[in-house]
Amino acid sequence: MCCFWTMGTAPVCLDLMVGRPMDHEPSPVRCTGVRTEADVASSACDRAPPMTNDEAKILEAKLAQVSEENRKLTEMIAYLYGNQVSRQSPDGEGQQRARTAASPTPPAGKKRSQESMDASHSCDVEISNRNVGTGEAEHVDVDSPLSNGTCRRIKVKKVCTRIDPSDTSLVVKDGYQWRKYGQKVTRDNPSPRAYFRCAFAPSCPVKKKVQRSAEDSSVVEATYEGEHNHPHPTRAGELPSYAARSGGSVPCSISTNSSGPTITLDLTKNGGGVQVLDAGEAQPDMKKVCRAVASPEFQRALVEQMARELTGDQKFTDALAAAILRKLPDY
DNA sequence: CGTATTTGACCTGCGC
DNA sequence: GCGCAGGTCAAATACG
Repeated sequence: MCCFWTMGTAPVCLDLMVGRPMDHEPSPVRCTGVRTEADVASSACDRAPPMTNDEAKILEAKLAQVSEENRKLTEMIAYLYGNQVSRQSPDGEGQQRARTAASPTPPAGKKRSQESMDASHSCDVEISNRNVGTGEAEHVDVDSPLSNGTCRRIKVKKVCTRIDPSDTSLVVKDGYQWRKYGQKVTRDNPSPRAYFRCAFAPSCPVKKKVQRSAEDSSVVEATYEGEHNHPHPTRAGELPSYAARSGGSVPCSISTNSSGPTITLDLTKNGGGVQVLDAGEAQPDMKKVCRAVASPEFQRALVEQMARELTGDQKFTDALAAAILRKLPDY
C-alpha cells in the first residue's frame, strides 16, 4: 500500500506496509508506516543465525534510531510539501477571493453581488489537489483571516481526474447533481472551462469549475468551491471524491479543516475508504496528520477496510480464484 | 412541454 | 479611462 504525495515532479511514496503478516514482531518502523532499509534488514534477520543478547540490543537501538529519523523525515516531507502547495494558489482562487473580499460596497440587484457578500465573509480557504488518475494526492490549507473578525471557512477543493481524451463533455462524476451555467475559454488554457452549480438543493452554495489540464488533455481538473449544505444524494457521509470512479483509484488523500485532519483512503474505483478523524485540534497540523497515518489505529482500520473491499468485490474474488486455479498443477 | 445545456452578452475587478 | 480576463446571466436551443 503506497501513499503518494507529489512535490513538484518528485513523487513521495510512503509504503504503509499494511498487508504484511501480523505474526511479525511489531517494530517502531512499522508504526511510522514507512519502509526503511533497517526494516528490510530486520526481515532478513528472520533467516540469520542466532545472535547474542548484546548484538540484539545494539541492533534494536539502531533500529529505534533509524525509526525515529524516519519519522522525522516523514514529518519534514509533509511540512515542506504543505509550504510548497500553499504558495501555489490554483487558478488564482485566492486572488479572486481577495478581490471580492476587498469590495466594500457590492452593487445591488445582482445575484453576483450576493455571492460576493458570501465570499467576503470568508477568511479561510482550503485547497485540495488530488490527481486521481495517477494516484497522486495533494492537499493544503490556506488561512487568510480578515481584520473584521467575521470568519467563515470556504472550502476550495481541487480534484484531477483522468478521463477519455475523446470525451468532451467535461463531466466529472462525483455523485452530486450539477447544473451547468456557463462555459469560458481562459487565457492560459485552450480548453474551455465549464461552470457548474449544485443542482441537488437550490440553496446549496457549492460551485464547481471543470477544465482540461493544459499539459495533459486526458486529465480534467475540477475545482469545488464551498461545502454542500445537504447530505450526499446517493451516499451520505462520503467525501465528493467520486471522480476516482471514472478514471482510477486514489490510494490516499489527506485533508485538514477546522475540525482537524482527515485521512481518506479510496481503495477501489467503486468507492469506499477509510477516514481517520482527529477532531481534537482547531488548527490544521501536518505533523498530526503524519502521526495519524502512522498510528496503529489507522493501519488497523486500513487493513479492515481493505479486507472488506476485496472480499466484497465479486470480480476480484473471481479473478483471484482463477489465478489460483491457474497455479495448480492439474489446472 | 418541462428541463437541461449552449453560448453570446454583460458585469466586475485589476493593471497599465 | 481603457483593455483584459474571469465569472455570471439569460435567451435560444436541444432533448426526453
